[in-house]
Amino acid sequence: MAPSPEALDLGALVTAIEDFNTHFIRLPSVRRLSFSTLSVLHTLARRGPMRLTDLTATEQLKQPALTSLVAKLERDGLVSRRPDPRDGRAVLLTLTEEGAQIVRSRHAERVTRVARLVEHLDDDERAALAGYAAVLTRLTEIAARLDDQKLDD
Amino acid sequence: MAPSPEALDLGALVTAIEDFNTHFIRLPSVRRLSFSTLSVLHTLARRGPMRLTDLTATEQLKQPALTSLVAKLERDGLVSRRPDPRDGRAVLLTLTEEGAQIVRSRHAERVTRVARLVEHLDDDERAALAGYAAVLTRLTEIAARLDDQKLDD
DNA sequence: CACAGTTACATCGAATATTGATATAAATGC
DNA sequence: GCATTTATATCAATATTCGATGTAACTGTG
Repeated sequence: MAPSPEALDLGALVTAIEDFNTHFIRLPSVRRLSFSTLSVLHTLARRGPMRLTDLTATEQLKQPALTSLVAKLERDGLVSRRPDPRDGRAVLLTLTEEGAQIVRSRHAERVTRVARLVEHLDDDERAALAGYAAVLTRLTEIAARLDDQKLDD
Repeated sequence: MAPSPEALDLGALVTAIEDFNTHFIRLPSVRRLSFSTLSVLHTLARRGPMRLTDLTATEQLKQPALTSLVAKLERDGLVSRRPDPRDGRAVLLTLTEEGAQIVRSRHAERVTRVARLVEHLDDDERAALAGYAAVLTRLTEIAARLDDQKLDD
């Protein structure tokens, strides 16, 4: 059964994203930080202060692994922990300036990389690219909304 | 839609890709396979049979880690090893059908996910997305070309 | 307020992954 | 041939992750 006539080939799109990510993700891992560690820093940078348990939902780690990972991040001065004023059991995790700086520098590194690639595009391709950030952002919003709905089980 | 130079905000684009990937990458890890393991399977699926040393260039693992990872993959029946007929020291790694199946099923899972998101887009947004795959593929080609040039150091 | 149940996080021990240093075996160059 | 380089393997040390379990704080019911 052929899908609708508008030529949106999802298989090709997903393949393109997968292959692009191979080049997009693999930065020279600056400070010997693991993938899990960087993911935690990224999440805290995007969502602001969070509790440990909230992180277990977004990161693919169990709570004991997160406890020790966060302990290490605190020792290294990338994250600070303080008691949640609303709940004596909980801990609020916040990026330190140094932790935020790592996330920013990785972002900057990616911008530099992508800039080097975009130089080689022609004007049409570059113009096309200009519109995609908005659509991707929309997709991310939709994904977040669907994820939230799932939590209501 | 005037093609002005300011139209392409790389910072916003990179942020959008970073955030989208948060939802795109994190699949329910099917078979208790690590990120490194999945990356090796993906690389072998894309590039065909490779030597261990060639993999150390694309994966972010040292050679001893790859040796043991590949040994495990062979035990699990996802990769087969045979001597390189052109070089008695080397080993050629090939995906087995079962290994290829894992890569395909993860791809299919992503397609399903993205399809659920795309349902919520309007026609304009969907049309914009349709061109995205081609430009991303171009960027990936350019990145691969630049990487190859760097190897000539 | 007492108390049972739940939630948030910490701790411990076992299993697994990763790394650096180094060994072995095959290929290459002179 | 012999020295050098290359491809992979092995080993010991460290790091990561998990399951099980402990402790303290919160919640709801009566």
